[in-house]
Amino acid sequence: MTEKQELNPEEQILEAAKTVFQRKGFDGARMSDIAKEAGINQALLHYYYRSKDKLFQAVFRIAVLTLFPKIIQIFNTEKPLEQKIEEFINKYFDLLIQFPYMPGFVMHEMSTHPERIKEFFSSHQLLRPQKMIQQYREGVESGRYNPCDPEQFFVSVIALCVFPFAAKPIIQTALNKSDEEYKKFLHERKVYLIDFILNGMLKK
Amino acid sequence: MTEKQELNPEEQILEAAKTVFQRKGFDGARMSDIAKEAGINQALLHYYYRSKDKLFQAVFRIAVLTLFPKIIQIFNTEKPLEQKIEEFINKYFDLLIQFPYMPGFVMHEMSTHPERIKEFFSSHQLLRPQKMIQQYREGVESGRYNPCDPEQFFVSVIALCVFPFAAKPIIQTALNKSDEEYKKFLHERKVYLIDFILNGMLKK
DNA sequence: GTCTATATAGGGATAGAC
DNA sequence: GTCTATCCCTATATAGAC
Repeated sequence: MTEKQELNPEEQILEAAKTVFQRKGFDGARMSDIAKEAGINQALLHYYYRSKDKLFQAVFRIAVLTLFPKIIQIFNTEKPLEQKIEEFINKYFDLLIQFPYMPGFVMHEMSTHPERIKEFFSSHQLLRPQKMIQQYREGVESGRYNPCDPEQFFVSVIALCVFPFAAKPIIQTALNKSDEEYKKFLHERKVYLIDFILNGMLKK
Repeated sequence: MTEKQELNPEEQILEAAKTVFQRKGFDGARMSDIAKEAGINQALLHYYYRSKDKLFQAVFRIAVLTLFPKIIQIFNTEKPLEQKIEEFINKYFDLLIQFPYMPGFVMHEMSTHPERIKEFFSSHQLLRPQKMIQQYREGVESGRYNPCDPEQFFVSVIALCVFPFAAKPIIQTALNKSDEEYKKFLHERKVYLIDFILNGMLKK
């Protein structure tokens, strides 16, 4: 019931829907939960967004379009790759801390309802880290980086950032950490990752 | 409708339930889907496993208890850590190729229904890679490994293996690969990862 | 044990008053 | 535009015949 009375109902519903969908997934979310979260009644949801599916589309669209361009943007600048990686990890982590449910949410919806979602990714050129892949190739050719498939490297960087958010409950249980300790763990991970990744890519 | 007529109904139901739950998640799964997948009628599901929840518990229990001990087992042997990591990645990847839906499944259920599941992890000592963490510490003290938090390192190793399975649809779309190409990508990742991880941990 | 038929509840969606 | 009341379908679960 995070009521933000400055917002108009349409935005208020969208905010509530974002919260509920991201926590429970499409199948687990109830329209009644969203209405309650928004502090209005269920009929209004349908008044503004005809159906659950349409409402979900709106939420997912905004989530993806605000998140992914920011990610790729960092990778597609002209700076040297080492510097970009450091910058990327710092900024991406800050973004993930703001939207901790996003990774799990996107992964799950993409797996369970690919038909409903695939268009976003294929149409919007959201995940084409071409500049970065080219840069890596140049680094390999000049002998500074370990020779490897740049796509593998790209997947690794994303994996190392995203996984602690998507798998938070498991890791937290496994490592027996409180919420506070886990937060610290995430914060420390920024520095750790920069070191680990650069070590893995630079030639000895 | 993967009918395996050698199995008795109870096992057949469990197999079908495993398939459907892992693909759709608890909330997305329908008891009727499971019945159809098992090639029997819906009433029998309830005859053998009173409720959807109980059936899910049975599936999740088996999935977790067959998977996690195997993982940790590899890490808790007495071999040198470098060798173990190589062995771990090879074996873990083979396991993941067998059960590609497991990572996403476990992550999502853990996030959306923690109360139903948390006990498995806390009670069964499934994820305590203590031997491995201790070994890493020794390597740091002897000056062979880059000094870092072994827990961070552990999370990284799991992340690098698991992520390409959990996020398959996204990565596949992003890198524009066919199923066949993605399979190849995963296969090549084994060799790549061993190199990348050892590079990241060993001192220059 | 296995089936068909059915009870019961829950959730998405609509009607219609205000 | 916002509400209450309600429709209707779907999904879990049970009853009861065989």
